[in-house]
Amino acid sequence: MSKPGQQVISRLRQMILSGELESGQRLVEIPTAEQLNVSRTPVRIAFRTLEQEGLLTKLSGRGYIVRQVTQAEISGSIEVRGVLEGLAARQAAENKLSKSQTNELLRLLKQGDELFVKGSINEQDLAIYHDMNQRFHQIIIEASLNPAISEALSRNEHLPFASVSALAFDRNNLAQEYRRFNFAHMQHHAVFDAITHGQGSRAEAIMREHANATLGYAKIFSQMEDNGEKMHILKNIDSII
Amino acid sequence: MSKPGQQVISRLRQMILSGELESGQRLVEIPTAEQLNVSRTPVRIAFRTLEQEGLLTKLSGRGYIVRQVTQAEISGSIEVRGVLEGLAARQAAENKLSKSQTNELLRLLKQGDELFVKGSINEQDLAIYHDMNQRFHQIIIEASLNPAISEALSRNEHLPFASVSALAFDRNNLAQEYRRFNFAHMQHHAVFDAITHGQGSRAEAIMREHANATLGYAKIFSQMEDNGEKMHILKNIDSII
DNA sequence: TTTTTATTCATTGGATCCAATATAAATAAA
DNA sequence: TTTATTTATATTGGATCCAATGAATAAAAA
Repeated sequence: MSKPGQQVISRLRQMILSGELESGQRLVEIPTAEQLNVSRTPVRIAFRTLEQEGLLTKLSGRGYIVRQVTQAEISGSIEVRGVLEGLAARQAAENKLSKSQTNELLRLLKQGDELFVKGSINEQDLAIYHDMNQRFHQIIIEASLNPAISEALSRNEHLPFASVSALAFDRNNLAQEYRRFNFAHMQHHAVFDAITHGQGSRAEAIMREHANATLGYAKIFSQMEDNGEKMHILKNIDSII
Repeated sequence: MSKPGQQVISRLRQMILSGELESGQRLVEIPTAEQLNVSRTPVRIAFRTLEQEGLLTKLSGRGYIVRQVTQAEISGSIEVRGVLEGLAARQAAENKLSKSQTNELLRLLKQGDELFVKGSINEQDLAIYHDMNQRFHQIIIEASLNPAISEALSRNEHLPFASVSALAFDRNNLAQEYRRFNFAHMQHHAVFDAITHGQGSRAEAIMREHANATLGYAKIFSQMEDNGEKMHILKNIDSII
């Protein structure tokens, strides 16, 4: 069993990421502690940790609120992810992949092929592809052998993925979603090809392009961008890309 | 007066960055609290904060140690900084600089010109240039209007700068140091030029090149690279670039 | 009515005690 | 002698009390 202190942190984190706690909702130590049946101490530490992770915002003297982000912040965060994952792809190409990394990436690509070969996509496929996508990116970051990349990403690890998903995934237009995600999958193929051929610059360019493709989706709800409305960090983490 | 809790954090941070605490030195809550004349509570919070900043490493059950980094980690960190500052330069060019930002950058460049016009450099000049350099980069990051960049950098903000300095600055070869820093200054001019002409890609490329120039310096002490010796995060923050 | 100044109240920050845990040491068994 | 097991010790984690702070409110002055 893991430590209770860590449990408070991950429990609160999950409550934020799942949308159980609304964006902008106020969090105060004592009520939160009572709700979680712990004392203030672990809650205090959790609040500070989550603030550093960028999930909470401190209101001096009046507790914390679940972080609100603007459309501009989401876009900025996506661009940051783009350059960092681009660097990861470059360095993965320079280092060469390990045997097991190559095999797992090949397996993921093949799985994706099978998913897209039918010419349509449903929500269940999407859930599967979501996990595969996460793993694909994770392997490349690991293959960079550069821990500073994941350290830099850790600050707003969830932000780009999830918020985009909440914005961009249109359950009423699965045909269009199919084309989007199929294209993303083709980019995965291209990234893998570049990496295995040791083409660092090409791998970087494709990966960056791939990440930035999300930018367009993030701007779909243009009224949000126009009026600067703030929104939840990331409900419904079912994003792709 | 700022809060005492923050004081403990910044005091410890400064002790680490200044080298007062050796790399690998063990830190335990109670002795540290006694030394700083506070209770364990603020020290506990400070340790966790500094761990997340990447300055301390946790030894489960036996306190913390001042983080040790390898040559490879420093190089990786420099590359991360490179892509992030490159992105900042690109976005600064796309957004255009504010009047005051333009003026301050121009002033910094002119100051630098005066420093380098004499054809030689001493340690005092270097201290001055260090501050100017920090400010130059800071303005460009601000001008990107992308808070995710500084968030991503915050994790290992100090790492590349300082560790490079400890490695690379050769007080016995000031002529060579002059050429290096003069070249870096010329790159500042080029970055500024690209930004003010709205040339985002060019600004990004130069900035990345500029940051990566540090890589070579970081490898000067090649024996460290060979045997993977671990070293202090960053004594003597007097780095340039 | 507006502005300033007290006052109250909500909330966090610090200190200290006790409990839980993990490492190190010592002992016993193989 | 080596390995396993127990014991002791060092160290962190959690709970709770009290102090300090800052925001909201009420009162007083302009």
